[in-house]
Amino acid sequence: MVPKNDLRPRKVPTQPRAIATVDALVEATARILVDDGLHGVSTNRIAEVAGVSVGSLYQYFPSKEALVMAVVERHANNVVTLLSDAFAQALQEPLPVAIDQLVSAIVDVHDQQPELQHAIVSQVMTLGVHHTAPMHARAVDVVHAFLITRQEDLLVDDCRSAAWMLVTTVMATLHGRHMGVAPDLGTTSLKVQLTAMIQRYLLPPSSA
Amino acid sequence: MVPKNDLRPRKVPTQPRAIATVDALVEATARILVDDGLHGVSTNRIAEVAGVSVGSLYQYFPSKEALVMAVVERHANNVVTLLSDAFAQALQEPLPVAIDQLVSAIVDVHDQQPELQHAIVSQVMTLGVHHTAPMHARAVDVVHAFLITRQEDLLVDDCRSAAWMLVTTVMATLHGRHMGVAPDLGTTSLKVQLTAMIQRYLLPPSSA
Amino acid sequence: MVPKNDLRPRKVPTQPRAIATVDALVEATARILVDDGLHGVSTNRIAEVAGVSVGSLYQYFPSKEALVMAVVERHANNVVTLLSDAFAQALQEPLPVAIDQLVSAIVDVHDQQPELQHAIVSQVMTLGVHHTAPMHARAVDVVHAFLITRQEDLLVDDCRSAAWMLVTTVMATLHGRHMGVAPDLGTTSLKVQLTAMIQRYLLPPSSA
Amino acid sequence: MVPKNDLRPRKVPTQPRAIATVDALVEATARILVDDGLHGVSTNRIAEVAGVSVGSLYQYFPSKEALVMAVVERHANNVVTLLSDAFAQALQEPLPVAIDQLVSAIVDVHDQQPELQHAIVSQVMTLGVHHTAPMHARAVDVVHAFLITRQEDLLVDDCRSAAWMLVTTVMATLHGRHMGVAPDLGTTSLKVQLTAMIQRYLLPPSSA
DNA sequence: AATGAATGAGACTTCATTCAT
DNA sequence: GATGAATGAAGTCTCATTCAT
Repeated sequence: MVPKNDLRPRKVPTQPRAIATVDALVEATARILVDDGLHGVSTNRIAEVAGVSVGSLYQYFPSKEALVMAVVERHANNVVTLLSDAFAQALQEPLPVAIDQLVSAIVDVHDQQPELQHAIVSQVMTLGVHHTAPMHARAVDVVHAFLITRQEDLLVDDCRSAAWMLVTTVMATLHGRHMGVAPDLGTTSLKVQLTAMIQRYLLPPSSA
Repeated sequence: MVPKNDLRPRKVPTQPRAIATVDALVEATARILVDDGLHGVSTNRIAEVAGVSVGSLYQYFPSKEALVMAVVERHANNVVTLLSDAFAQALQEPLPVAIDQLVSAIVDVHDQQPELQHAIVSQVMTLGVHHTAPMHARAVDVVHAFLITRQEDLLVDDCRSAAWMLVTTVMATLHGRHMGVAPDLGTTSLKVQLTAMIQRYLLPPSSA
Repeated sequence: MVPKNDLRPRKVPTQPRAIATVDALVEATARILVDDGLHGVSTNRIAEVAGVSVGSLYQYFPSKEALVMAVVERHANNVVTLLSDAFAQALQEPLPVAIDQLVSAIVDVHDQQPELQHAIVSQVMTLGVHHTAPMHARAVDVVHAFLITRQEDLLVDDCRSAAWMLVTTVMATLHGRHMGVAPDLGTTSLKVQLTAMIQRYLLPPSSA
Repeated sequence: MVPKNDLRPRKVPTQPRAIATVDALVEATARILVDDGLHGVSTNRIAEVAGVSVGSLYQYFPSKEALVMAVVERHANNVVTLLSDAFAQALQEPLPVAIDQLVSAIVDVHDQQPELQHAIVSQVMTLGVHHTAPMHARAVDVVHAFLITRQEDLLVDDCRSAAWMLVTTVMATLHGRHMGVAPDLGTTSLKVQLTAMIQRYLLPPSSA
C-alpha cells in the first residue's frame, strides 16, 4: 500500500498554552472521527473545531494522518491503563474465574467510549494496517505470556496460535457490536457468550 | 455517518460491448483497490485502467462509491456461490463433521483472492458500515437457520446470539490473517483452531 | 540545489480547443513573468489570466515551473528560428563582415521582445540553472563549429574557450541593456561596441 | 516589477550580544542561500539556523528580503575592500600591465567564495534588479574614471560605453564559470582570455 | 531583548463530475 | 454511445509576520 511518511508529532509542547492547543487538536480529531468518520477529517476542519488556526496544527503534526494516529494512541493508552488492574488481579485467580473477570473487564473498558472505539476500528485501517498492527501484536504477546504460565491447565498445546485466536476473536466481537448488525448482543449477553466460548476453547470439560 | 446517496448502477448494459465496458470498470476498480487501497481509487484512474473514458464510467455508475460497491457485491456473490455446495452437503452430515467441512470450505474460499478480500475488509468500511452490514446480517441468518435445525444437539440455547458469535469470529479470524499480524496462522493451523473453538462452543463434550 | 522533478508537459493537446487552452496558458505565463516577475507567477493567477480553470492547467502541466519552462522553450525556439537565416548567410561572407552581420542579427533578435527576454534571464535562473544551461551549451557548440571552419584566419588558438567567451559576453551585454543600468547603450551603440570587441578579439589587427 | 518597501535593517545593534545575533542571522541567510537557493530561505529557517528566535530576527530586519540584501551588501563590501589595493597599484602601472593585474585580481577575488557569489547572482535578481543595479553602476563609475585618466592611450572614444562593456563582460564571464556550462574555463585560462579580450578592445595593436 | 506560539492568507494540487462535440 | 476537455470546490500545507509573555 502506501508507506506513510512519518506520523510522529513534530514537536512536543512544553508551554501550557501549547499543551492546550495540542490537546484541543487531538480532541477535535476524535470528535470528528466519531461524528463523520475519517471522511470528515480534514486539517481545516480539525483546526476549526479545535478553535485553532491551521498553522498551529501543522506546528505540531505533520499531517492529518498523524493526528488520527495520536487519537489512536491516546485511546490505546487509556485502554491499557484501565486493563492493567484487571490483569494483575486475574493472575491470582483460578483459571475459570480469571477468564470470567478478564472478559468482563475488557468488555467494560470497550464500553467506555464505544463510538470512538468503533470509529477507530472501522476507519483507521484505511490508513494502512501497519500502524495498528503493533498494538494487536502487543496484545497477543500479553495473552501469550499469560497462557504459558498456565499451560498445564489448558486444553491447547500451541499457546501462540491460541493467543492469536483469542485476541482476534475478542476484538472482533467487541467491535462487531457497534456495527449496527443484528441482533446486537447486549453487554451481559456478550460477556456470557464470550466467556463460554473462551472457557470451552481453553479448558478441559471437567474444569469449566 | 454519511447517508450515501444511491449506490446502485445507473443502467444495466445489454449490448455485449457495454457489458464489456462495465466489466472492465469493475475489474479496474478491484485492481486499484488491491494495489493502492481506497486512497488510490479515483474515477479518472478507474477509467484509465479500464481503458475507457470517464464519460462512459458515469453512464453506468452514479459515483465512485457505486463502483466500489459493485466490486464488493461481485465478490460477495462469488463467495456465496462457492459456499452453497458446501452448505448443501454439510446438512447431510453429523454435526462435528458438518462443522469441520464448513470451516474448511469457508477458509478455502477466502483464500481464493486474499488481497481483494483484505482490501475490501480494510478499506471499504470507511464508506460507512451501512453498506456491508446487510451481507453480515445475511450470513447470520443462514447460520441461524442451520443452528435451529440442530438445536437439540447443541450446547447453546440462544441460537441467534450463537450465530452472531460464529459469523463474527470466523470473519475476524479470516481477515486477521492478512493483516500481517504475528504469528500469521497458516491455512491448516487456522482450520484446526477454528474447528476446535467452534466445536467446543457448540457441542457438548461427549460428542466432539 | 533542487533537483526539480519533471518539467515536461503532461500531455500534448491535439484537439483544437485543447491547443488553444495550452497556448493561452503559456501566453499568460509569459505575460505575468514580464509584468510581475517570477514572484507574481502562481498557478491560480496563470489560469485566471489565461481565462481557464486551474484544473485545465494541471491537465497539461505538472507544475508552475513546467509552464515557465514552456515559456523559455518557446522563446528559445523563436530565437533559433530567427537566427538560422543570419547564420546561413554569414557563412558565405568574409570574417569581418560575418561578425558584423551576426552581431547585428543577434542584437536585433533580442530586441524583439526585450521584456520577455529580460524576464527570462533575470528570473528563471532561480529555478536552477540546470534547465537553461543546455541552451547555453548549444549556443557554444554552434559558435565553436563556426570558429573551427575559419581557424586559420583567427587570432585565437583555443576555439572552445573563445566560443564560450563570445557566447557569454554577447549574452551578458544583451541582457545587461535591460537592467536599467546606466548608461543603457542604445541599439546602434551596442552593435558598434560588440562588433569592435569581437573583431579585435578574434582577428589579427591587419584584417579588422 | 515590485517596488520593494524598505530593505534597510531596522536598527543597528550596539551591544555585543546583539551584534552577534545580527551576524548570525546574516551568516545563516548566506548559508541557506548557498545550500538551497532563494527558495530555501524563509524567516523561520534563518532564525533556526542562526540559533535565534524569529522574534529577534524581526527586531533587526523588517523582512526576509532585507536579510538577503544584507548578505549581498556584506559580500559587495568584501569585494570592494579586497579590490581597492589592486586598483591603487594598477594606477601606477603602464596600461597593459594594469589590465593584466586588475583582471587577475578580480578573478581571484571572485574565486574566494564562488558558491556565495553564484548564489547571489543567480538567485537575487528575482527580488528585482533595482537593488543590485546600484552596485553595477558604482563599478561602471570606477572603471569609467580609470579609463578617462588614460584616454589618450586608448583605442576607444566613448569611455562610458567602454566602461559599461567591460564591467558587464567581466561580471558575466566570472559568473558564467559557476553555471556548470561547458567547457568551464579554469582560473588561468579565464584570466588569459579575459586579458586578451580587454587588451585588444582597449589598446591599439602596437601597445598590446 | 528575546522568545516562540499563534495566525491566516494564499500557494499548490487533485478529483468527482458535467457537457459539448 | 462514447469521448475527453473543462470545471472549480475543497483539501493540503507553508511561511511571513505579530504579539503576549
